[in-house]
Amino acid sequence: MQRLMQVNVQVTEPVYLKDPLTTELGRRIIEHSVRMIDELGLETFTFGKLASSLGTAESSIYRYFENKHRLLIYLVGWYWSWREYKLVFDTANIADGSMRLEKAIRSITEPVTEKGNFAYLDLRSLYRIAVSESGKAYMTKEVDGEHKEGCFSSFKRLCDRLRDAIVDVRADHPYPALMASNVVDGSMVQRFFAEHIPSLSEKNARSKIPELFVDLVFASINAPAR
Amino acid sequence: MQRLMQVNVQVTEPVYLKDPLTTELGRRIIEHSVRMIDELGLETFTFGKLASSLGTAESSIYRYFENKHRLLIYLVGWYWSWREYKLVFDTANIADGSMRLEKAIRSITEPVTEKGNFAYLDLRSLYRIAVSESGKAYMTKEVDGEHKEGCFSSFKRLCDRLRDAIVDVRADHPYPALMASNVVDGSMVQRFFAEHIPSLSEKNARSKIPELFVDLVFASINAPAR
DNA sequence: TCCAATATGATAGTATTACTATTCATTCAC
DNA sequence: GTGAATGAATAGTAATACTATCATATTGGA
Repeated sequence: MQRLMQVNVQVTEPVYLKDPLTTELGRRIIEHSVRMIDELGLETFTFGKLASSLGTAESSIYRYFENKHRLLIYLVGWYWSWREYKLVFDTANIADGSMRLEKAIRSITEPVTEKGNFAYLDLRSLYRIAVSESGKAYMTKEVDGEHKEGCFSSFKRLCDRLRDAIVDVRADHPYPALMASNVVDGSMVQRFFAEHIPSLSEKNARSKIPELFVDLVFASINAPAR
Repeated sequence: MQRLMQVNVQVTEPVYLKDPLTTELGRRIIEHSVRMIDELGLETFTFGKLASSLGTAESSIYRYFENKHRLLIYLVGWYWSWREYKLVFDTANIADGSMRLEKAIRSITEPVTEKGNFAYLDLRSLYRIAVSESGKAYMTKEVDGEHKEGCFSSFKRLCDRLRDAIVDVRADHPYPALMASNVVDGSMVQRFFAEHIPSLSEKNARSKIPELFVDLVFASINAPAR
């Protein structure tokens, strides 16, 4: 599995200056930055603190990533790629479209509870970063240029797969793409709300999020034309 | 209307150090910061640039707002308060629950096209800020403390009103609060996607967003228990 | 084995940002 | 007219986000 992940989970776009997975320092940058962003939050995290935690110089880090924002894009891209990998894995060999769709929604909206078997990255930390910080990867003035560069392609691939699974169940669904991106993004937002502003969702929403999104998607599929 | 707005749209929580609406400079801070954040994006916008645009000193601005983040919370709070005001206005005197709910969803998810009649604030700029930057108001490590302070109360009030409108139509809806916050937040995210990463939603999604969210909510209302 | 990349470390330096503090002039309410 | 509040101007600090340079260690290939 470790090997398979390395192939699948790689961020293909050149969001980095030098591929961090090819060197020891690079991998340590990933490992430490994930832990530190999770602990400090993106705003408080700086390359200076990262360098000091690594026992190296700031300039060494700038050899790998142009800036903090690019590093965030890289990490978030990694996360979505991992989700996509997991989705493919979870839905393989399910012939029935409805069952496959339900499994897909659950796969995407489930919280991450396993540490994962990446040597240099704790998947649970990466998940928490994705919940709290992933929106900041694209909610900027540079979004159009970065989109053209392909910085968000792993997010898009995941949404596309879910959209296709919806269309497989109901070919004339009136808004499958919106539905898909709403499930992918909305499930993260709802996780955040459930954790920090719980009155915005149901009691015990944390454990019910996959269930509720499954219901929502199937409601939209089964709805008669208005 | 202007008077009514001033009463309704006020941010009641003390997110400011000194109420900017009480002085000329304060109002100019609001006016210029809205225009500048819209143009520059939150990251590039600084109190230094704002001061220079106002022809005043940075220190004067710090008398009103502790920092940029507090100013953002204030502006976003203003936006949601305005949406709430508009919602109440739009849905007044609609007796039928379903009609009221449909109108509520349309009111909340409609884009803002009018300049508004605030003397010192362009509503369309504020809307664009809300679409692109509102998530950053709460997606921070300080969210729990700020939530306790009441910084997000206007957002919550709006969600609560929509949730109540849903419950009015179907008292045993299984997840009205999640549905409501998903419509309020999701409609903004989908606006952003439609504008910047259009392949994530339908073609021409921009004009159809209210329609699609109406469909989605009513689908969830009419769905049989699973 | 030795040459040539490649990788890192160390140091230094710049521009900008996010604040804080202090002083002084103005104005406005009582 | 006096005192409190308001704002302008200036100065300064600490941190951040970079960029540049040079020395050195490692390594992989001819």
